[in-house]
Amino acid sequence: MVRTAAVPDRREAILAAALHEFSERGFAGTRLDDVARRAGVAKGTIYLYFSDKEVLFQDLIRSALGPVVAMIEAADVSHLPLRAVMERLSQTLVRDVFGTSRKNVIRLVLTEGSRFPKLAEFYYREVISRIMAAMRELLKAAIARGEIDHAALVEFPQLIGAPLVLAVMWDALFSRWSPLDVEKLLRTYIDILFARSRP
Amino acid sequence: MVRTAAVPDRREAILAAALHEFSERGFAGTRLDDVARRAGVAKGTIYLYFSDKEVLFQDLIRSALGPVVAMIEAADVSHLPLRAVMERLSQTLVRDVFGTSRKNVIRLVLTEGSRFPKLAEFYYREVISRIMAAMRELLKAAIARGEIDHAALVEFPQLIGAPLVLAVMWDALFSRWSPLDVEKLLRTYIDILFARSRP
Amino acid sequence: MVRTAAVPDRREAILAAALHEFSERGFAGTRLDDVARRAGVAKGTIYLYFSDKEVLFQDLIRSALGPVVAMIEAADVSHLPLRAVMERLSQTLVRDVFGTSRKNVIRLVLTEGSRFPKLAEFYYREVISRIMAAMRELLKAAIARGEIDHAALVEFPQLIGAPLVLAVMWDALFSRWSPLDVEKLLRTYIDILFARSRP
Amino acid sequence: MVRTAAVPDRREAILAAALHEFSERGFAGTRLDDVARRAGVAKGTIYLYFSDKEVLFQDLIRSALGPVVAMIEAADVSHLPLRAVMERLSQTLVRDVFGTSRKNVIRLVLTEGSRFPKLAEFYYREVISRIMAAMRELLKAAIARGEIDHAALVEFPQLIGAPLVLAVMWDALFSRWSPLDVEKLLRTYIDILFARSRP
DNA sequence: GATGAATGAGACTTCATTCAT
DNA sequence: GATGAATGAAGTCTCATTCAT
Repeated sequence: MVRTAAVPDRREAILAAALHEFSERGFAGTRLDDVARRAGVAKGTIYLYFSDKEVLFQDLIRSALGPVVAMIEAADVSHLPLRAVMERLSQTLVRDVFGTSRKNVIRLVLTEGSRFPKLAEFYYREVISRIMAAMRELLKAAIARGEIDHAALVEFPQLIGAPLVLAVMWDALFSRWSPLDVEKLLRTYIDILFARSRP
Repeated sequence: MVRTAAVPDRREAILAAALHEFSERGFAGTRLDDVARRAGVAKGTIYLYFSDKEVLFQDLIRSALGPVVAMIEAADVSHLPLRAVMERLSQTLVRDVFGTSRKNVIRLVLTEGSRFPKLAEFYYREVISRIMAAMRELLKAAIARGEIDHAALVEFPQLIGAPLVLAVMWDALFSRWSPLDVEKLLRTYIDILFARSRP
Repeated sequence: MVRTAAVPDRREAILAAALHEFSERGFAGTRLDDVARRAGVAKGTIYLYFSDKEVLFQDLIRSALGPVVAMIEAADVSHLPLRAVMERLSQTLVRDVFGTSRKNVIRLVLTEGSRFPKLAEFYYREVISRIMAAMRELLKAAIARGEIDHAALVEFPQLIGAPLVLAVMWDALFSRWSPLDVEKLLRTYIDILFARSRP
Repeated sequence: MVRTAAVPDRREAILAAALHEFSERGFAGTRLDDVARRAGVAKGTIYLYFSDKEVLFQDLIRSALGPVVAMIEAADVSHLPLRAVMERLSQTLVRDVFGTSRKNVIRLVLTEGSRFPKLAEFYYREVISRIMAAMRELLKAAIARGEIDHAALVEFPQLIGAPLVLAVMWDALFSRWSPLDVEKLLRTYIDILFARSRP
């Protein structure tokens, strides 16, 4: 009795089209007309699913980030060595973020976030601060175990994510002239972090 | 030789106002009305100095980045140890970029660059690719001298700039909830890069 | 002979809902969506009974005014003293018009009539002109009988209805700050009309 | 040095055009496009003078009613016989209201007032309640002087205005089929009110 | 040069109407 | 008959750009 497959999911189509357009032109630069055309629906149809342009934008971000948040909540990595955690995370990012349009969602948060304080706050509270806290604990444990040397990282867990931000922005801006092998970049970074200092 | 000092420099005032507004609202979200008001000139006056909104935006970026490019061209750092170069660069960035509104110019390049291919190309050609090339040479020399261990960095000189990108974006998005000590962040990063591995 | 009692009368429900919404927001300001919701039917259902919004509006007015027209046609008041006629009419108005939502129908005719020439014409032809003509005859007879003094009223039978129009508009506009006792108002007016002048 | 005559007064032109359109189609039914065309300005120009459609509407009413309010404030009629006051008022109404487009402003207040509670309140507070209070005093004095008989009018000073409301609405709705001699109507009404009863 | 009132293309949004289910 | 998702014309409002002063 599968039947809903016949009904094209308008909401998903609109979200996909919106991601495309917002990624290409930013929030203010995107015309809902174009979103509608790309989604194959009429302009008015968008308003059946999203009360206005801003809600469309924010719902888009949230629906794309939801799984990420859930994944983070679910993952219990406290028993793993930090390097294993980072390698696993790195693989996930490369496969499930950089290999997909989710990359653009992250970029939208970076490029538009400051114009949507609510969104930035949500993102900070639900994603960033949790990851930072978890990372801090992992770093402390790894340092205690002698797995990694740089004690100061505990103060700047953001540094762990720096190459990811770099990669997202580079990809959008300069990959045309100088493509980036993100996987290798991340591997290189991990190697640097885990180099063992001389006593 | 007193000449234009009496006439306040309209062009500069407009550029400063434009930087403020573009930083706060992005390119598409900025109203020239607001730029004019902030600059203390009439709306039409903007068009005496810039042929349209896009030219204003691009001129703004170029005029703010010009000195940086010049500085890069002028600096002969090939004889210095890499660590000294990076510490000096780090200081400059903290003082002359993060301490000033130039920070916002960099952020604008990051957030709006992909909507202005011409600008991105200019920026890549004039700034990024040069810095990357210079950095590559510095890295090679430093590795040859045994100053630094991570040979793979030669392939990813971008990694040197990763914390800067992180800092610029973090500052705009999350500093409200979690301010960032950029100077210390960069120092920590340099320490990590220059840790000497065990043989 | 139970038949349609089980099926709630959609048409009536829609008309009732339409009266409510049109009264509150006027013709142009009313959304058929709201009419449908209030009537407890789907939006499309309205179109099964009324070919478009304008027809709905006009049918509403006609169906509410029909009984009034019929009542007027039926009433044979030619043998009654004018004062009795007016007192009876006054009672009817207070009870069957001001006490009910029919009051709003009259108001709609007054407020929207000029935008619907067809409606205004119908209303003038079927209701107003007949009442005016009948009233003229009653006035003539009353004057001939010495029941009332003001011969000039024959030329302006509209004046008889003036307090009604006043009351309908006042009720809608100002009753919040200053409610109107319509029954007493009409009684007062009748007293004024029937005061007997000194010879 | 008269010079401003050369500058066409846009604001006035827009108000005049707005009055025309609002009178013909009501608030919701009026298109600002049509107002602009009739005023001979571009659509955007309206927004230089009025922040939105509603403000345009309310400013229109207020600017047209302002003189009326001022006139009411200025008039000292307490020493005059009521009949003289009413005759004078009647003349003013016929000449300055019915003979002009101000008639339409009054009609707009009557037909749209209930959709603009703020406007209705303003109108009630500034115009209606003052006239009612003044009229009440005049009636009391006239009754005390034996100038008029109907003591109950003190309770319903609105009745004095009833023929005016009637005339405004009749004019808009039925004058095409049955024009109304407003001056004579008002004179007739005054005659009725001032008929002296038998003791 | 400088102004800012005016313009009008174009964006967002609403809602009467249709039609496949 | 009944539904309500979908449509798209049309309306309000914004803002980059122009130009007479």
